[in-house]
Order: sequence, then C-alpha cells, then structure tokens
Amino acid sequence: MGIIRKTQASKLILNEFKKDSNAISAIELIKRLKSKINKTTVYRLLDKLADDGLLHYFLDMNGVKWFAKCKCCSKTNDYDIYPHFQCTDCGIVECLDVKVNIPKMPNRKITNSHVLVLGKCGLCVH
Amino acid sequence: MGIIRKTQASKLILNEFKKDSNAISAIELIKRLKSKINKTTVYRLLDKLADDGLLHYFLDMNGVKWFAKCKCCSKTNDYDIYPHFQCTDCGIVECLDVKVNIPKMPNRKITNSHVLVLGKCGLCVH
DNA sequence: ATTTAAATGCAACTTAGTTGCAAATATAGC
DNA sequence: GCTATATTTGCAACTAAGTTGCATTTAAAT
Repeated sequence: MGIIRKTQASKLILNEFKKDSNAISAIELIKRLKSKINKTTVYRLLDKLADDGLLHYFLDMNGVKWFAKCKCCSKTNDYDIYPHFQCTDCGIVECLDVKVNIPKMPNRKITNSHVLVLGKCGLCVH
Repeated sequence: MGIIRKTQASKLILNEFKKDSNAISAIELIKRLKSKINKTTVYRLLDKLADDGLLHYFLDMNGVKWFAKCKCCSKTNDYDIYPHFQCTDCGIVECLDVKVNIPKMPNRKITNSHVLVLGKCGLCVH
C-alpha cells in the first residue's frame, strides 16, 4: 500500500503492462528488464503495484508468479475472481473475460478467488 | 505412471490420506513422516499417486503443493475441476463439494481447471 | 538548494522441490 | 522358500524463485 513514485523502474514496468494485455510472469519481466532493473526491485515493485490495486497476481501450475492489469478481470459485488487460462504446451497465460460463478459458502468469509483453466491454446491446439 | 508397490512408504502415505479428508501439503506430509520416510521419497510417491489418479494436486497462494484424495472433487463430463478453499489466516485447505461452471472456450482444448477460493474459514472468521 | 522518506542495487540467504547414483527391497518365476 | 530383476529408497548435492539486510541513490516536498 502507499504512494508509488514515478521512478525510472516503475515507469519501465508499467510500460511493459501497457504493451501486453495478457499476464506476464515475474521471471519473464526480470528477463526483459535485466539490463535496466535489478530483480529485487522488480519483485518489490510488482508487489507494491499489486498492493495498490494497479495489478493483480496469481500463481500458475508451476508455482510461478504472474501479474496482469486488473481491467480484464471480472469484479463482482462481493469479491474479485481472477480467471486465467494457461496453455500446458507453450505456457502462455491469458486473462479470461468470462463470468465464473463461485457458490456462496455459509460460515466462511470469502475475500477472493482464483480460477486457472488449463489446456491447449489456440495456437498449440492444432 | 504405473503400478505402485505396496511398500512401507506408500502404505504410510496413503494412510495419512485415509485419516484426513482435506488436502495435505507436501511440506506437512514430510514433517509428519520425517522419522520414517525421506523427503525425496515423499515427493516421488505423491507425484506417482497423482499420476495414477489416486490423488490430485494443486498449488496454493504461497506456491506450496497440496495433495488430496479425488472423491471430494466434482467430475464433469468434459474435464475435472478442483475447487478448494484456503483460509488466509490459518492456511488450512479444504476440498469443496460445490459445482463451479467454467464456460466453454472456442478455439481451445481445455483439460482441467483449478479453483482456489480464499477467505477466512469457519474457525478464523470469528 | 536542502532535506528526508522512499526506492534501488547488491550479495547473501531461504526454501520448496529435483537429480544422480548407489544401496535396499518388493514381487515374479522357479 | 530362493533367486533374479526391476522398482523403490536414502542421501547429498543441486536448482531456482523469491526474500532480506543494509548501504547508497533518488524523487519530490519545503
């Protein structure tokens, strides 16, 4: 939480998410910006951007952290659901613009949900 | 994939899942069986049991691998959906016996889906 | 221009999970 | 039951994503 300064590093990272409407893994981002930003800084900025609500994040089936802009995710009345698709062949992750209904659960206070759909993407399916 | 021998180790692990209908993390299982089985063996057996369809697994929001027996998970016509609940306070993971509908997606071949619902469990909510 | 809180880089660390290999063990065939 | 053999196991070393502590740098408020 908190103010983000317009530093060299934060501008570079936000620019990557402007170029890419899909999710980007932390690893990929570190690779892309290797010559310009230290990996610790990348991780810290991503966390901060997620805290501030500019990005959201989730873990894929390999335990790798992915980040994406929030606009593509459904915002329900009660809590956020983050539906994503990951290709088991090429590993690409796409934000899904679909409605997924999570049933209410009495006795629990649900804050958010993550939906990861696995399969072959449009390119790998052929 | 393949036949599982009835070894000391495999019996011990399957016994843990008989006692516990919820999901168990690999880490927790290693801790429980530390004096009896080597952690490499635990990981290998869990993977094999998942390959053989006796268990399924998924990653929680901390990137930790959890395993559970398959009976509590819905089996749809097309593919498996694994809905789980994790408490953000105490970390417990429960298999959910709910129907979650994942919309069809043209152009893709979906094989399975993972749904992780986050919030406070019945004990931590108070 | 000066001050100060926030951001950064670096090196060392943490930890879940994996790999290679030699030793142990379950099971099939006799 | 005994032997052969493929599977399983333990161990130590490794991998890699992500974190921490701290000294230095930088954005921006005054």
